Amino acid sequence: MEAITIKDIARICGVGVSTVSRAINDHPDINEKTKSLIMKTIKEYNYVPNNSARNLKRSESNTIAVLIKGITNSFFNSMLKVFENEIQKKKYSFLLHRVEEHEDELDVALQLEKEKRLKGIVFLGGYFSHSKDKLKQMKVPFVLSTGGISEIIDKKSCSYVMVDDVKESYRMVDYLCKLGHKKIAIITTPPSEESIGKLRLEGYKQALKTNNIPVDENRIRYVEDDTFDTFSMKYGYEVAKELLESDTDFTAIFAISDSMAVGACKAIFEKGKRIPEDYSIAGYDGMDITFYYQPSITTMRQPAPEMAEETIRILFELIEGSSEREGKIFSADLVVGESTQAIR
Amino acid sequence: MEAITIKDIARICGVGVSTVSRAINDHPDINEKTKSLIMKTIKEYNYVPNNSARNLKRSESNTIAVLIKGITNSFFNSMLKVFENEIQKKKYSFLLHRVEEHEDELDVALQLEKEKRLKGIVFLGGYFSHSKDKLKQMKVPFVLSTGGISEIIDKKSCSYVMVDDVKESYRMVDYLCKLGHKKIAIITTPPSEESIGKLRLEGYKQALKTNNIPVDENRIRYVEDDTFDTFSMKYGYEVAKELLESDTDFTAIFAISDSMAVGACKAIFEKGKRIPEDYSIAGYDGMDITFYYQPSITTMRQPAPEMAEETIRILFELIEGSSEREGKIFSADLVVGESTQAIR
DNA sequence: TTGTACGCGTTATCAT
DNA sequence: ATGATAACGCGTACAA
Repeated sequence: MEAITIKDIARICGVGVSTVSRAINDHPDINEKTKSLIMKTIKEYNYVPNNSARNLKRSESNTIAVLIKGITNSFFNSMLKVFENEIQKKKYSFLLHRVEEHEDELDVALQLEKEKRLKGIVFLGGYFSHSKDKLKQMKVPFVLSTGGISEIIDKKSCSYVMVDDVKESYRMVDYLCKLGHKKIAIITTPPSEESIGKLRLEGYKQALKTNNIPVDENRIRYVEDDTFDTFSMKYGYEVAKELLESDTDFTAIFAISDSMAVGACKAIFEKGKRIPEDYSIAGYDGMDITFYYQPSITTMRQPAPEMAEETIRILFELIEGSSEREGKIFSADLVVGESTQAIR
Repeated sequence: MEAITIKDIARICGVGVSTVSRAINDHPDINEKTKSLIMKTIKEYNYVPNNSARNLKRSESNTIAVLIKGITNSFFNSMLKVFENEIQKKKYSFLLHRVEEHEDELDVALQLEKEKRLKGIVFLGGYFSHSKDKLKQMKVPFVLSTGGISEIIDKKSCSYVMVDDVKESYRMVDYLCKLGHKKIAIITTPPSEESIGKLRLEGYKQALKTNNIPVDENRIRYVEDDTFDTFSMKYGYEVAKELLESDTDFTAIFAISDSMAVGACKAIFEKGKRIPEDYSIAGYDGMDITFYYQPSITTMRQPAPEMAEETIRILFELIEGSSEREGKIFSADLVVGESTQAIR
């Protein structure tokens, strides 16, 4: 039982292939009667056009792809929803493509561009560091959204929407300092990992410096290397536990992601300590859980929906011919929850 | 600047296209020297083969697709990780495809099957209810994984891995009853929605019946219709709030998802009530947050990794020629947390 | 070991 | 309004 093709349909209906093609693609130049006959046989025989052939022949599509690196988290989910809506609104179709951890997102993009004749690409998350040379190969407009851009890359070479991780991280730690905390621990991703963890750690260090607090390496705690989902609750929990069992003294923890913060909270509760009376906890990202956790967790809320909208706006500007590269840096909101309080 | 093709590479290298093709696809019959020359030029000119053309020409690939309906949640994420590993282990490649809420997953599968010459498909989640007729069109092996199968579908017509939502939901509610709870509220998805919410509600009703507790419609609370992510914390929170503000009496809440349970907890805390002293809360799914929440939440843990492994095992059995349809129903674990206690 | 030529399923151009 | 036919970029049987 071979797969049925456009030719079969044409033969069955006693028409030419081009007529069938016209029927499928809603071309104007076709008799209503023949069209409905064709559509009927298509249904009857369960004919499904082969997309590969279509893409091969078509010179362009109206597809926007969103490439997302690694595991989708709830933060990305809220952006995806916006992408989907906005793209649909513009009568484009939306293709979500996940790129595996070990793959090169740019290679994937290049391939997808050819395969699907994309109109535009959004790179969501990931720590985007690629050579300018390779970046030049990208012929379709693209926007980097969320997630730090490596300093290796000249920001001038592409469009982006992001928050300044160093600055916002600084703000959070500075806030903790202003509450009187002097012994602030940080839970972050492994130093080996090229990720926003680095940037957020940098902000932490700068904030301590501004507040004349020496950096104590013992208070910088890294998630173990080579683990899977370094931003997860699990590792926040484990690292915080270690921290509590060590003889390192601290009054506050800044976890570089909300998930880690949740894990840290649990570790503290298990020790019979209270939040924020015994320890203040701060997270980062602005995920829903910070509101629903008990106590609610102080966090830096990244304005995900606004960033997503801006991403699409810029992308379409690019698509519609603007040659202007455009970058926008959003500010995060410091959302004060019940998990932090002034010292004493 | 036109896209570069295999012909260009052939011309540049002064060889035939087939030689280039052989180089790309690691064919044995090729001189090492010509091969390395070709690979060098490919790099140099940044040639990227067009996948559409390849798929069109190829009669088969070694790709397994995982179709996931709607938004990825952390429950699916843990399964995806397993899928990815197992599929890689078998030297197949892994394609994750998200199908939009409004799309028909089967249509998408049919299309993808043709486009990518798939070897197998996993349908992850979603409430799978399709006519047998349509199911017959699927020529590649497929397995339904997680998520209830509609009773409309004869379970005999396809392979699946799932938990018995009615039964497990029953167990949870029965557990609450045995703790002495007689006024148990449930938070579930809208009745209009074809989802596992229905099955879990059914289990709830059966458990009450067994325990000689009449069903009080006031204690059945539905998430508002036409909302986006009905399983989310947000709606658990809102519905629980409504419930608390109504004059409906209850001592326990069974939320049909852990996320909803978390939201419900927050609503209770905001009213100044305690968990489990004032209200017992139970969730369903076994998501990480139930462990990290304070208090930890009683839940029915679905054995995600094991289910994922079994899914792949069955799929490959099918691929390797077994014509035996195979279904496996996993039992969930009742994980007792701090959020439930005996009445009085 | 290498090159030529055909066909995969579709759309677009050009006749009719 | 409709049909024949030439591409699209690639893999491969076959010939060399």
